[in-house]
Amino acid sequence: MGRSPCCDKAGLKKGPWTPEEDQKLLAYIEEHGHGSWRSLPEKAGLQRCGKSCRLRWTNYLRPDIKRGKFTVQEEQTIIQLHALLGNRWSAIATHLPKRTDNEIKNYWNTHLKKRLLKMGIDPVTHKHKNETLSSSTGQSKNAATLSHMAQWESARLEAEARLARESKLLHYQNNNLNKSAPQQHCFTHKTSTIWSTKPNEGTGDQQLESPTSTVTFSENLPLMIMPLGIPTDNRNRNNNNNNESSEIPARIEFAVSSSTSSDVSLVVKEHEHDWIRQINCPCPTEGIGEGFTSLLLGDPINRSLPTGKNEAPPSSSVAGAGESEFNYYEDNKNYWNSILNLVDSSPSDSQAMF
DNA sequence: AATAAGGGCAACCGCGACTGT
DNA sequence: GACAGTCGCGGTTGCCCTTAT
Repeated sequence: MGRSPCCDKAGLKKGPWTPEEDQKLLAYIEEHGHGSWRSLPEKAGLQRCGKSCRLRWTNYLRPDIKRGKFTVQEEQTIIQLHALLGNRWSAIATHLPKRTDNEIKNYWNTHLKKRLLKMGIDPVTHKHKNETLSSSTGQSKNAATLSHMAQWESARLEAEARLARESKLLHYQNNNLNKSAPQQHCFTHKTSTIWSTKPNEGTGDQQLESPTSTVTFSENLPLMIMPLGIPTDNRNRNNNNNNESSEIPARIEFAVSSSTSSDVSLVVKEHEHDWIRQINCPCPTEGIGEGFTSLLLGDPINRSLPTGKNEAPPSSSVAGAGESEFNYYEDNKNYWNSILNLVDSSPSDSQAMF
């Protein structure tokens, strides 16, 4: 498609931003919101392209950015999410509050990737080099399941990220439009993924049911929420005159409607409005016995989960499952534990590494 | 002290996705 | 359905600073 490059206009400045330019951009966005990035530079009196302005804002000037050293927890989260999602930095960034995708990407490339390589772990597959060579059926099955899990989680993260972005943006703009009102920045974002089991009719075996993923945005502050059916672009374009928006408490839910053995529909629903959005995605329907998100986010409980078959099953969610299912579940868990353990116990000891 | 090499990070570039006409 | 406009993402580049020689 004939898309003209946005930065090829003569006279537009490139390269590092000066404090004066930062000030102009900051002042303009605080006053008006960013609106259309394309037209922002002209309105703000900047000799930059819109893209450059957007980048500067999202990666540097935004008020909710945390700078400085990454914590051990953040590093572990990045490693685990990268193992799941690959180089999907924006998705990873949604789980690291106040960190930008660019910052995470840079940190990965300059620190974490090298660290994993030093430890003999392939930063792409997150497997020990020895392990990569072996290809037992169990492992390939494991990999296939993880791939499905990743796909599903990936779709969920995307939807989640979108909601978070939209709500944050609206919240920010709302605050700017209501400067006299008390500034509130408490944005609670609760998410969970539940993989439940149900008895299999006839056999009495436990069968894993499609998961339910719930995202709840509950805020006590007045927040403008528009139906997701309205395109993002329009909301951005019209964000300067959204006076008509009513103030409603936001409650957004994801639910997963089940489905066939291989697909689920991720349904995004908001009760106060008459809209619905559905995402179809492949879903693992077997072999997962616990909250996936909490697993990958390094919940301390998971860090101490038993790692051998001889130990008691940790969760009631797998109680009653056949041994193969249990082993399978354990395999998945062990995979993540092994990542954590490898990171935690590097040859020269983790203290030096982290 | 001078300089080369390496590391870290901000910014740029190109592409795909999404939406409106 | 084709096209155009815009945005966001991921890969890459290039500059600046630090470290090693």
